[in-house]
Amino acid sequence: MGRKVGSPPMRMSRLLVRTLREAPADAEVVSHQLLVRGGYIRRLASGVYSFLPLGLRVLHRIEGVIRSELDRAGCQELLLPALHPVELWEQSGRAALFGSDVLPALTVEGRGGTFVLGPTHEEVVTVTVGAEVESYRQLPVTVYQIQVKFRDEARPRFGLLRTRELIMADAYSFDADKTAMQASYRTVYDAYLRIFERLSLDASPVEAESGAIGGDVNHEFMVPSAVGEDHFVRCPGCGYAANVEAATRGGDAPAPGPPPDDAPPAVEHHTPGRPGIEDVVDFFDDPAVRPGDLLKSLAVFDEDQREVLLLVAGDREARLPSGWRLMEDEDFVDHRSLVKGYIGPTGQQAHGVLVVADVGVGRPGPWVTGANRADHHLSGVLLGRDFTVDRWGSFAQVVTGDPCPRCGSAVELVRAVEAAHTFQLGTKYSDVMAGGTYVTEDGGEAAFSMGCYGMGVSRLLSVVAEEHHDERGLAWPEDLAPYPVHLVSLGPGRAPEVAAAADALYHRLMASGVEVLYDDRDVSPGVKFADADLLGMPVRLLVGAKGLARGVLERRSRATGEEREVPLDAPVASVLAP
RNA sequence: CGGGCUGUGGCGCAGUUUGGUUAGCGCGCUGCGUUCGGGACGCAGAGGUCCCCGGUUCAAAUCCGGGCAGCCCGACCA
Repeated sequence: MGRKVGSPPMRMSRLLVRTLREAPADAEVVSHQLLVRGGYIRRLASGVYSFLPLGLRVLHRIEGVIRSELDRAGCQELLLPALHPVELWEQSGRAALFGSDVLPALTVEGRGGTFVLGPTHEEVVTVTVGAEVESYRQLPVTVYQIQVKFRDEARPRFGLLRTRELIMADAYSFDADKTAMQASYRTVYDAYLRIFERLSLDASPVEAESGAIGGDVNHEFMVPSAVGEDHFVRCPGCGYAANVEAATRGGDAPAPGPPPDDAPPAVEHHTPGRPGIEDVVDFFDDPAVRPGDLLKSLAVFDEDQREVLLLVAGDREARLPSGWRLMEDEDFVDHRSLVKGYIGPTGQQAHGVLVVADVGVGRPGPWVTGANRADHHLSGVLLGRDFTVDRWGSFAQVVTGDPCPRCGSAVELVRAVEAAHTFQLGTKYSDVMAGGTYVTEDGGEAAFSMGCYGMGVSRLLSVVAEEHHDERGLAWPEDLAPYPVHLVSLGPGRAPEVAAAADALYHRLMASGVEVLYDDRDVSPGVKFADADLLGMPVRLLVGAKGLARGVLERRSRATGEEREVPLDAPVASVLAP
């Protein structure tokens, strides 16, 4: 039975809910459609939703699970402001990212200056907790809050899955050093795993990129789902799991060997207006020239700002290691050997460009490449004769069947929703924010070693709905349902004895502390059945004239459809028992 | 930010191509009656700036121009 939350038991004749027979046209995914049809949520603007009483109760259930596990893990709940003075963000340097894709924050002008509608809370928590913690004796400490966050999402979608205003449970750990921080990280990580288990979600922790938050080690908690916007790589052999953005593939650096002596020389072709892989394949119009026979040549800077030409087979998406960036148009001006749209590896080393290739390029060829001359490509290009590779690595996005970097087994690609993300921050924020230091045991000063942890509560509501429904409607897990029991009276208006029996049962359930949604409305049976199925409480208790004549009620499980009769005067425990 | 589609009572839609009485239909809502163990039926009713602004015209939901909003695809994503 779920923890007690918010509102008292409820008669449906009074509940603020209206079920819809049809879903609004803007609802694309099932969870969104059902949550709107069931009167759980309503849209106010794009990516901005109201939670009606039923929706809020589910939200509170999820929060209850999160609170109990974080509390158990020794975390302390607090509540930070959603409105942040912009100066804090200038201190961390992240204000420069506002308006960009990595940190699309919203700001508001007030009397006190510019405020940021908090998209995340590293800055605020560092100065807030830092001001209270002055000594190593007070460490470690982990705090958390459940609060609204604001993000100016480029494209909100799928109901609560991607919104501009969202509810998040975010935690922050403060430790004396990296080792202690890693222990705190593990504690929250384990708590997260227990939370997902209690939410009946199959979440996998995966290695990920850290994005705008920063830090070295981080994990995303991915819930496999058809409506997911992310993909992660999973190895059935050893358990390796990583976001495709961070995943690498295994296999040794290739040794392609010498090119064949008798191969014809490379041939140059005039290919005007065909900069893309598909364009060039169309040009050759030859079954022997497939995308995989082309070299995708990307001009990039590596983490040390060196000029690098990155080679990937044409049928693969490139994956840039973090810290690397693609050359922009203005960068090409300084690198005349790289002709945008017609780049090839031949002779690049002579121009001071390092040639780095994905292991998938480890065969002689023949390859089709750019000719480093506008509107021209080369065919019959051979590795070892026409170009050489300085360094091999994993630079292509991993796909199903690629070898695992740990054990070599074939990995699989899984579509998933990112439900949480945890980061080992180190001193990224404590180094620069006021109050980010404490006094050490030997009287010196050191910066906190921090971790941060975020879980999307409102997103989880959608994820749970997505994973727990059928064609008739929602089917909440017992711990998350707004009410564990849905009591339905059939025809109370025409059968006063039915109404009286249902009322009596309602009061008995309440007296036993059971939170019950009571459909006392005088509407036709079909409407009541349909609404009960749509709303999805785990247990439906039915009082009707038929059963009443024999002194029984009917108990039906929403998830399994199992139904059995129970004497009306049976004890509450046996009425509810499966 | 690029491409596409769509804006008509609370919800789902028709009508727009070819301008012309009072803008329709289903669901929902109100009242009365009948019915009612899987979204009942009849009768009567309420509810609309046809997204907004401007233009063309005797006449605009409909044609033209400009905005705005929503959704989808892509890019991006904590």
